[in-house]
Amino acid sequence: MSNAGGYKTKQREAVLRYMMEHRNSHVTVNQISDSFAERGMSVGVTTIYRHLEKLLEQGFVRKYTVDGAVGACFQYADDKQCREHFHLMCERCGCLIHLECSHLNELAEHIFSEHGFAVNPFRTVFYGKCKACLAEENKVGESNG
Amino acid sequence: MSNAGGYKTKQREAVLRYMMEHRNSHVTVNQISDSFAERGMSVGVTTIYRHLEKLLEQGFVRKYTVDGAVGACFQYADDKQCREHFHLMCERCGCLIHLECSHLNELAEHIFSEHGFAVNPFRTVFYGKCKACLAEENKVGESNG
DNA sequence: CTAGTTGCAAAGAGTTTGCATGGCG
DNA sequence: CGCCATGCAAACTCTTTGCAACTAG
Repeated sequence: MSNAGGYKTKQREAVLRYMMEHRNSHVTVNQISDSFAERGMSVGVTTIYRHLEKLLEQGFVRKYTVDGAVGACFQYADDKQCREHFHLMCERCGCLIHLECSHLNELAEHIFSEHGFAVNPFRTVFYGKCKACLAEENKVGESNG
Repeated sequence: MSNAGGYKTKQREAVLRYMMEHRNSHVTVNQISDSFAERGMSVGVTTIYRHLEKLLEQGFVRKYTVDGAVGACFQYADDKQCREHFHLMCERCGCLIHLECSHLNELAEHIFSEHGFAVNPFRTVFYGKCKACLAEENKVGESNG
C-alpha cells in the first residue's frame, strides 16, 4: 500500500523521508534538491518532481501555490501536524516571517464562523513591511519630509 | 498624482482601461495581450507587465495566484474602500469577497504592536474556500467517506 | 529478464532584463 | 531637448517530456 505499484528506491525513500521530516512547513522542489546536494546525495529535480506528483496522487503530500512565491509548495499531508501557521512577507526586503500566533488562529475561526469562509493558512501570506525595513524607511523619511 | 512620475501614453491608458472594464473578474497578462491583439492593437507583454507592476504599487490593481490558472491574475481595485478592507479569494471557484470587519483591523494592529510588522491590507489576500464551495465539497465528501 | 526508475538535455510557459528606438512634455 | 516608455530579443526560473542507461524484484 505504501509503495503501491512501485519499486523501493533510495530516491523515493529520500523524498518521502524529507517530506516527513519537514512536515511542519511547506517546501519547494529547489529546497529539497539543495538539501540533498548538501548531504552529498544527488537526486535529479526531474525525479523529485515525479515522486512528488506520485505522492500527491496517493494523498501523501499536498501541493499549493503560496501567494508571491516563485514555485509550487509541497507539504506532507499529516493531519495532526496541520497547524495554522501564517506567513508574513516583507514587500520591501522580501524576507519571510513564520508566525505562529494564537490570534491568527482565532482570526481564522472568526472568519469561518462569522463569514463562512475557510481560510487556508498555508497559502495565505500577509504582505507588509518588517521591523527592519520600517526603521530604514523612517530614517530616509526624515530627510525627505 | 494619478500618473505620478509617468507619461500619459496610449499603452498605459489601454492597460488601465482594460483593467477597469474587467473589474468584475481577474485577468491574466495573456488575456490582456490577446484582447489587444484582437482589436488590432499591439502592446508588448513586457509593457503590460511593467504597467501592471506599477499599478500594483500604486494600489490600482491587486494581484492573485489562482489554482488552475497558468500565471498570475490581476484585478482592478475599485475604490478607496478596497484599500481599507481585506479580501478573501476562494481558491476553488475564484470568487472575491470584500471583507470589512473590525477583527481584521485589530489583527493588523496586533501584528504591528506584537510582531513589529506593518501589514499592507491592500496587498494581502486571504486564500481559502467560500461558503458555497465548502458546501459543494461536503456533498462530494459524503459519498467518499 | 522485465518493468519501473533515473537523470541529462531539451522543450515549454511565464516573467524579467538589456538596450536601442520612439514618444511625451 | 531630456527623460521616460516601448518592445524586441535574450535571459531566467519553474516544470514537463523524450530517451537511453540503469536497477529492483
